[in-house]
Amino acid sequence: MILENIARHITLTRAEQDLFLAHTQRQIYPAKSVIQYAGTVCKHTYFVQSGLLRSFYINDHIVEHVLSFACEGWWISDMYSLLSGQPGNLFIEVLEESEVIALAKEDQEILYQEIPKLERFFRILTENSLVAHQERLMDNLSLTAEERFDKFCKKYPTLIQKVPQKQIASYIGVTPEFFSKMKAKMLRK
Amino acid sequence: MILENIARHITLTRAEQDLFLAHTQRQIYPAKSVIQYAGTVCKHTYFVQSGLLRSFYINDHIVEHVLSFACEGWWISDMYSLLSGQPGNLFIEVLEESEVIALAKEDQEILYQEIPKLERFFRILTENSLVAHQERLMDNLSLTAEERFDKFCKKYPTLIQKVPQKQIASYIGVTPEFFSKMKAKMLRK
DNA sequence: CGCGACGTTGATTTGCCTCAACGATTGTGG
DNA sequence: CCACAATCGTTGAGGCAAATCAACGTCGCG
Repeated sequence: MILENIARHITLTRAEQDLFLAHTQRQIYPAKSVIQYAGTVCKHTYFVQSGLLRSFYINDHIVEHVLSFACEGWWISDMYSLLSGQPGNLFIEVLEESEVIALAKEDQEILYQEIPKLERFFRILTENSLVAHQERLMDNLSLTAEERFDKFCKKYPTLIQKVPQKQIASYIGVTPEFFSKMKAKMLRK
Repeated sequence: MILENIARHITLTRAEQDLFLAHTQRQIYPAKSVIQYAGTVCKHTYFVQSGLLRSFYINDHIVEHVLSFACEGWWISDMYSLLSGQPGNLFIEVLEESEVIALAKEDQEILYQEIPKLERFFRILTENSLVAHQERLMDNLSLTAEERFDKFCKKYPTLIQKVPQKQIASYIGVTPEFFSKMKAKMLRK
């Protein structure tokens, strides 16, 4: 499955596929596990084979803010910490029992050496993620909460049943209370 | 200068450097030129040798929102449009007379073939940009306008004199009027 | 069962926006 | 070189979206 994900952008030989898998660890986590804590250095990138995770951070006022959800086929990490080697600000939490492929930073570097094509793969992945973040940034600057919620529904239709409403509120950038009222108001139409 | 920028992350041979430069165009634009229009397909990535540019988009209510500034040594583009080949939403405007190195998408693809190390370079570049965008996103969700302005001042001290105040207001996500009042209030302390 | 997390609803407050009017500055054409 | 327009920044009055605080019902789970 992770190999399919890679095959969308680059072509690996059978040997390269095996090498890649040899440098990753398959792990199963139950719901509510936290696999990355703020204040610690992040050492892995995670690919979600099945299940659902989220990354979030907690600000000075002890309010959680959801940075991202990761469903099947998505990658998730604390990229700042992973790249800089500094303690990060993000928590990564498992929302449903999940099977993930963990790729350690050192293994990633080794793989870049052994299979230079992977540079291309992760470049493309990162580019797409950057575009998505740019769009979300602009949306936060120029759309109302209702419009952002509409977009969220279209983009992540499956998530709406799965994740607690307060986390969706946090993702789109409003309080749970306001979100509840907004939703009620939208239903009335 | 652009070669120095590349040398920060990867090492090119003399021949590779020449090849790279051969696939780029050096251009000088006067202030107020617009080198990329929303609604058109973006074909280039630009590296700023000297001067200052910005990218912004205009929403349904005909309000400008600044996505990014690009000073000396920075790259700028409409990445969504460049990657997708679809008409973009961004304008890229030259704020001061600038010397830029334009890298066409086709040339970039050729260079990836000829100098695979460049995949690594642009991967790293994109990763750093992604981390910065993630931080800005979180800041917009959890900081007040004053705090965002403080961060902006620390991050871009040189810009404050150079760019019109309304563009800084737009970057941090408030109206020019509110920004003006906020600034006055902050000075009073 | 009973606790704790979640969602809802209401009253009140506030950060920021909108609209409007007004100087200051820039720049541009006659 | 001046006159006038255009753009920019400032300030004030009023309004609205969203936050805060608090109370309460509900549900899932240990």
